[in-house]
Amino acid sequence: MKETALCPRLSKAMDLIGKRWVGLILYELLEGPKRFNEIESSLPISGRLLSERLKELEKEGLVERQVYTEVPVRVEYSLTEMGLSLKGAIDAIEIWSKRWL
Amino acid sequence: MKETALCPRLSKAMDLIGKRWVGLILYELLEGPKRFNEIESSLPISGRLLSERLKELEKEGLVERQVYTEVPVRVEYSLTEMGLSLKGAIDAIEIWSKRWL
DNA sequence: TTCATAACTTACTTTTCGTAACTTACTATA
DNA sequence: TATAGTAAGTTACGAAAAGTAAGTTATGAA
Repeated sequence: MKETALCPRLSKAMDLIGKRWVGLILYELLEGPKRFNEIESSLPISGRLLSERLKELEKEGLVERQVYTEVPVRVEYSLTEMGLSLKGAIDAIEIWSKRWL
Repeated sequence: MKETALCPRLSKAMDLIGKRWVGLILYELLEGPKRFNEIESSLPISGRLLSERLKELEKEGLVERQVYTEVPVRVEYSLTEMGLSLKGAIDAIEIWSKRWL
C-alpha cells in the first residue's frame, strides 16, 4: 500500500460503500427497517456475508440493530441518520442505472 | 447465487461501482483525462489492479482509452458520457464523506 | 421427544487482491 | 555497440475475502 495525497474521508467513504453488497444492503434499508431474513431473501447474498456486513455497518454507525425477544427472536436493522443521508448517492446510482444499463 | 426480485440494472450498477477502487478511479477521471501512471500514483492501487479495472471500465463503456505513439508511449484514459454521468453519484458520496467521516 | 423458526456461526473451497519482479518498444547516452 | 531510462503494462505467487453448505442456540408447539 502506497502513500497518497488522496482525501482520507473520501477514501474511507469509497471503502465503505464500495465494499461488495453494501450499496444493495443500504438500498434495501432505505425502504425502512428490515429483518435479517428479509434482507437475505431480497438479495443474492449469503447469511455469512450479510451478518459480516451488517456488523461493519453497525460499527461504522450507518445501521442500527434492534432485538425483539419474541419467539423465535426477531432482529430488525434500520438506518441511522448517517446511513439515511446516503440516500442521495444511492438514488443517483439508481437513476444512472436506469438511464445507462 | 440465489434468484432475486432485485432490479438487474441497479444490481449491475452496484456491481460496477461497488467494485474495489472503481469509485476512486472514476473520481480521478472526473478531473479530466489522465495517464496510467498519473492514476496509479494518485491512488494506493497497484498497476496490476489498475490495469484490470481500466479494462473492465472500458469494456463497460464508462472509460475511453487513447494511445499516443510518442516515445515512450503515452496512454490517456478519460470518461465517456456514460462515465461522466456518474458525477452526481460520486459528488454525493464526497459530500457525505465530508459531513460524516 | 421431535419439529419448527430466526438469526447467526463454522468449516471448507474458490476467487480476488497485494506485492514485486519482469517485459516490450524505442531513444538517448557513453 | 552496449547500457540505461521511461511508460505502460503483465506474470507469478502467497494472503485475504467471498461463496456454499451444514451446524448451532433458544424457545415453544405438536
